[in-house]
Amino acid sequence: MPYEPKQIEPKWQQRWAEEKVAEVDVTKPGEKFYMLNMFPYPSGDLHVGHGRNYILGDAYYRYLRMSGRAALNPMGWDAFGLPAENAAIKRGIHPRDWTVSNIAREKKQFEAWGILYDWSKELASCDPEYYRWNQWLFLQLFERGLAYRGKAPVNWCPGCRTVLANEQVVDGRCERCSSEVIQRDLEQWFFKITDYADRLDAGLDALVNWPEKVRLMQRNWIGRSVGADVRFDVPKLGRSITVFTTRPDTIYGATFMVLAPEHSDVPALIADHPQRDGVLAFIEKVRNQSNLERQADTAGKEGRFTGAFAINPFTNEEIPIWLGNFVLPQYGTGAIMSVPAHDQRDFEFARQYDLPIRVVVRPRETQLDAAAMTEAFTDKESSVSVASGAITGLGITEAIEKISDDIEARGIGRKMTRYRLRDWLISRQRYWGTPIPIIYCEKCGTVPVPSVDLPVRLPLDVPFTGREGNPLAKHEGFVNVDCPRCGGKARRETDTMDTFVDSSWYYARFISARDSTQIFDSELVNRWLPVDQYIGGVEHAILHLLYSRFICRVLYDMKLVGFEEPFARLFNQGMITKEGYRDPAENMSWVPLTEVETRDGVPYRKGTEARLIPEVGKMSKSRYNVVPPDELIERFGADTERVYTLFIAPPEKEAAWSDEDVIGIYRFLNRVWRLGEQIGALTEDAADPAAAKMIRKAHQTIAGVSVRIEKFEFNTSISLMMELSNAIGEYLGQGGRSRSDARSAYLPLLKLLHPFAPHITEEIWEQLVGDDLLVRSSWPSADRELMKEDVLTIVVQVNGKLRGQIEVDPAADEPTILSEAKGQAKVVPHLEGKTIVKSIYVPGKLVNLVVR
RNA sequence: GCGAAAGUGGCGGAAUUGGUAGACGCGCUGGACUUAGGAUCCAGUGGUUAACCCCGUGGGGGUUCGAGUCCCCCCUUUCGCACCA
Repeated sequence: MPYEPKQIEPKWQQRWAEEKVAEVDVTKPGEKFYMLNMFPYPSGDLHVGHGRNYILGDAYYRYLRMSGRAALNPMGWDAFGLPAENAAIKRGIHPRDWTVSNIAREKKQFEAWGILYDWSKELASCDPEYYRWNQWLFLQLFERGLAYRGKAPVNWCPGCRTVLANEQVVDGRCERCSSEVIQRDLEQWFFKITDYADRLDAGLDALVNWPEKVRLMQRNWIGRSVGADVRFDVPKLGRSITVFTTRPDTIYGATFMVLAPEHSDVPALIADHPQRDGVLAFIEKVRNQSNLERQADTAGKEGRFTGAFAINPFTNEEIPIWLGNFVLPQYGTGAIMSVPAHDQRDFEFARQYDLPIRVVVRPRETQLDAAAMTEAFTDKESSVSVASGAITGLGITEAIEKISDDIEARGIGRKMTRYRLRDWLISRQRYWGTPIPIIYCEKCGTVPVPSVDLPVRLPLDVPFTGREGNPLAKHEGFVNVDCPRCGGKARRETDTMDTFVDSSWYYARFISARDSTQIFDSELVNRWLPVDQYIGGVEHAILHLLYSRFICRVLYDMKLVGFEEPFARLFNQGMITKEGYRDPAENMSWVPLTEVETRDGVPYRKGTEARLIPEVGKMSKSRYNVVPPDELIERFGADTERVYTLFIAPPEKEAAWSDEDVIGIYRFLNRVWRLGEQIGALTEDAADPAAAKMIRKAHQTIAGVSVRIEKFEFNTSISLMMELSNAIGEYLGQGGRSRSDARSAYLPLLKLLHPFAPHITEEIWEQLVGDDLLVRSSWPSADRELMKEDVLTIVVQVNGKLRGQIEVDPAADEPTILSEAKGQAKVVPHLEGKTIVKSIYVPGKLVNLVVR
């Protein structure tokens, strides 16, 4: 019988679903393993690039199960968001209907891939039973002072009279109507994540099972810097201006001060400036710059002298106060002391406006060198303060310590730690999201919705035009309410929450997804969490993971959970790219191999004259390079897609999809299938010495795959299994007939292969063993004795040149030479243990043996 | 500019602690079986060569009996941050 994936795959998918093999009773005590793929946004069709994430998660899940671990693998839907609303505007479908049908399609796709989830715990963030707890969580943060209202700029389209998300702004214009987008300040809701900046930063140290890259990105995002706030007296104002610096030890070199043009003291400073209008024009220019251009051209530093002076508290000199476009209003105090000798930006600014430069740090050893003077000496080991009063001669670390103490002792400032991280703006002027449970009363002000009134339901009967703001705001029944406190007239908050709020705690909800009495069951959550293995793309390296870590700490402070880190171990899979062809005239998605012709090395689509220009990139409809899984599954089966996806490259790396390479995996699975048929037909049962090599390979493969799968080294695991199938094929091809020997190599292969190709292995297993592989069998273990080589072949090299080979019996305590190399070689064990390296003496000199 | 990762055949990619570089797969070449094959099987496939030798892991130095792997300098690519004081 030929291998026909179309016959066997639905059969097994159905059986797994009927028997609910992935369902886990979380109340059952004992060992646990919680693995989780980041839940998807249901945008519609999934392509093979999306598949990588779920396939590798499923492979790992099946491996865990077979090795006897109680693994929980739930799935849900990050179902609120902008695309649903866009679909409503463009195609007249209600966001809910669009979302629900996408969920159904994607669920079907998961099934077709053979992916096992515990669907009894399925959740969707757009479900009122889910978002009521989202609202409850908001109220908890509000009560704790962690949710507050403040002004923040939004992208405003004057044409559509609505707020735009950043991705809807293209080159400063509205994506839809091309009006120029302006910044407008709105009252919005924030979560005070900055209160947790220090803990979020410190917690990164413990996340040793996260990719180093992600930890670093988070660290940079939080941007912790330790330094000091220092007050500089400004005689003209009759008070002081505070600056933040990480290098208070360089204060003797602070020869001027620079303020952000937005700084609140600026109007007073320039009140009597002779060219006041010019300065105001400059301020206006920088303010407008801050939107787009400030990012585009970081080249030019520009500034204006305010005409005012500050007193350097350590030199007692008057230093000029400038305005500068490079000083950011949001960071620190919006004011800096400039030390041009030791800061690149200050240096450039000083050069441009001819301001004094004074060296106050220099290398301990070197003579003062004019060229080196302008360098920032930051090497804590070798640099020393000079011309700096009491700290002269101290190394940087000691100097910072001493001067900071002096600053505090003199009462002119204090040690300070600041962060780049800003508070989390959670307000969205959008319909398709969790309504913020707040009511504004004319008498009582801002009133939280009592938790008994939750959920605040999102009304479904709203029109979608894409204009005139948030549709929710025009829904009278939603907006007009009675104040829960005084019963008087009030109106509802119409902003909805950022969907990152939904995803910041969903991992805990899975444990008691049907509980309508509480956000989650703390006792069970404390048993199952943190998530033991979290899997998802790097695009969530910062926001989703940082917000989840933040909310987890809030839940910890509320004593709802007993841990501060939600994800113990994190894996980021790489993206799948493919050659695509930019050809807007053609409306094609994936061009199957059979329909492509090559003329002069340029691919053409059959039957057209259009020239197709290859370009490798992310799969997208606009690039016409999307590989839909159904065509692939139709032709080769889901197992082929699964194995290919895992074989293509190390899973953390970006990988280029190749239609041609898929065939190799299909051949491999066909070969495995045929081997099963051949082995099923064998009748001799006696052990066969000729099988030794195959048996050895089998045990080496078991050992190898077991180690690699734990490290997510799926591509090399598959290579090993291919080698084993080749060895079995070789044994049979050379006349091997021992049924028991062949089975003892082949059955472990099926087990090892099951996480990767579950359908075919189940089918063969059923035919050969008459049992269910996933449910009834266990992960194989290797026999060390059977892995040993009979004879080691030793290659003799002298000075890197091949000099011959000898064979050695490794079973002997002292390796015995079985056949001699060229010349008289003598084996001398050189390195102990399992090492394969030995040295030998060739007459006259010591050489090395390399053992294979 | 700063930070991080990576450069290995025609291609995707392998190489415990430094130990025969190129596993495995694609593609390609030759052969077998076939009406035929893009099915299957066998053999080959880094460069050079009839073969041996020799040369080969981005470039240049170094350490070592021995370097893809360790050290120094340079080049390139990708990703992240982008004036964070």
